[in-house]
Amino acid sequence: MDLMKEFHPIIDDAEDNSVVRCNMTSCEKCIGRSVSMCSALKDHEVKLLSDISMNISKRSKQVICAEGELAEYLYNVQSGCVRISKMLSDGRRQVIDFLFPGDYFGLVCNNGYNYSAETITDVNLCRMPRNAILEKIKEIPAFSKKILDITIHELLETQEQRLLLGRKSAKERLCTFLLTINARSSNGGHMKKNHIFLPMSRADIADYLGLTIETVSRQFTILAKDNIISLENSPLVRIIDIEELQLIASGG
Amino acid sequence: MDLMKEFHPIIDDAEDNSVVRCNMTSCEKCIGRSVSMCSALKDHEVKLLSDISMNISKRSKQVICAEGELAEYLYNVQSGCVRISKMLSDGRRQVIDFLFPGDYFGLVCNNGYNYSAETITDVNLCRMPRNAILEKIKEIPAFSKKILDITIHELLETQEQRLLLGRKSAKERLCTFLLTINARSSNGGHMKKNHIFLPMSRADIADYLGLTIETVSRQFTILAKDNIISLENSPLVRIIDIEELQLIASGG
DNA sequence: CGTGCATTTGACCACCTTCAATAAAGGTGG
DNA sequence: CCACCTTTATTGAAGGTGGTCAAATGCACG
Repeated sequence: MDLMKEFHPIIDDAEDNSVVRCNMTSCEKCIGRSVSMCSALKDHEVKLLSDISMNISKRSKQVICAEGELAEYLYNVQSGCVRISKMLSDGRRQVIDFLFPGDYFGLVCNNGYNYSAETITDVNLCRMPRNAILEKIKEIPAFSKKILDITIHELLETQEQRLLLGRKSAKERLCTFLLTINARSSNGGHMKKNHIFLPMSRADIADYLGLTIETVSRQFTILAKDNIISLENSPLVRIIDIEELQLIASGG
Repeated sequence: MDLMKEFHPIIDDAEDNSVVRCNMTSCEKCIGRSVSMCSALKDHEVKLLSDISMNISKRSKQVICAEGELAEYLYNVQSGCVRISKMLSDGRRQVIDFLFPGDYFGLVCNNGYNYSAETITDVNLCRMPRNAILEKIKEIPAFSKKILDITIHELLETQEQRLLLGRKSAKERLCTFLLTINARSSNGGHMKKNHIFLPMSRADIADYLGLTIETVSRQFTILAKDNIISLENSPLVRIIDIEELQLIASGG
């Protein structure tokens, strides 16, 4: 797990979890993000929001919030990787998404959270009270529009995923997954080109793609044997033939 | 197809499609709906909206809007059943949803419509210009909140569907489908209890559930043989044992 | 009554799952 | 630092679910 630390060296070793009040400095870093909802706010409004927001640090494999729990907070991932999942009553799990820096969660829920969120790596989060956000929606139309845009974007992605689960083969699913992660997790820019950092387990990927661990593993092996990817340095995957990957992903 | 007419006797036989300006009377009927976005509007605002909205009637099996097409309008289904679907590049189709009275479509899209909408039965629609709606979002916060609620609801349903496609067996999928339609399509109240009206084809259901026509048909037969449902009068399905149906749907 | 389309049913096969064994990686304590 | 144990990943063999292909049946409509 050396690579884990290498790519997520954010958290002070002194303590497992920390909660500190946000300051404008941390928010200003955050504002830079293109899809950030804060971009719809004036400086003094950001100040108001930052005053009631917290910077949260969590170690890997910890629960951030649980399905059904009263939804008090909205979160923004600042560093690391978070897993969002739902459970069927019989214990089967569906991983809804893997979140990377810039992604939100906790916005879309009916009273309680409708999914659980757990850290996969060490993670830094911005935690905002949902009440305050919902107030802002009523007050600031531009902010409201931004929230709607984020939700719409999430909806479009979920629809794509539905198509994947409904119609694609195991191989197509894995290729699509690799391309998606490649596009989304640039990991703050310090990833070598064509290298994908996969901090999640095979079980996580399987539950995301609607497959079993074994099938995922086999498909990885096949892709490596066909010289489309390389699995040499473990949590990293190197894409050798991205055109082929795209071809398979789109059903060719 | 007599039953089709019986349950959707709305359209004047004189013409295939009609387009007439909305009036307050038709809007007032519409306002009654609990999730209607118009409920967030004042009377005079509804008047403004109704002035630029149209009541559209379409016969069955007609295209309302096509994937990719410039998204000019937002629609509300007033009667009948509409199918929303997407295409994969290789021709595979994913049915996103079946819409019933009170449901919206055309709201969530990035520039062009991101799905096609076709009529399954004869249909009455309320057609509103998207521009005007997006203006209202900026002007009226309560309206904006309503639109967000509708989008969030759509997202939650899509996530449920993902779980279904990713983790459920053919039998579980069909049972879930029957229960969902049973809950949603009360068909204006003139359906006998425990009777589901299924105007869509087996192909539609298959593409909705991520299965083949044959598998859907087989599962229908099995459920009928097990005395869980009855298929005696064709587009209608009678639920005999709803507890069993729920048990199977939830993975028992 | 015949035509065309949707649905049902059957036979066979492929893909993915399940079950099981092995290998590799990580964590802990001496 | 290494031995031991636990967890995760890989690989193999067998089995089942659902897909594919094909034929038959049913149903609406001319």
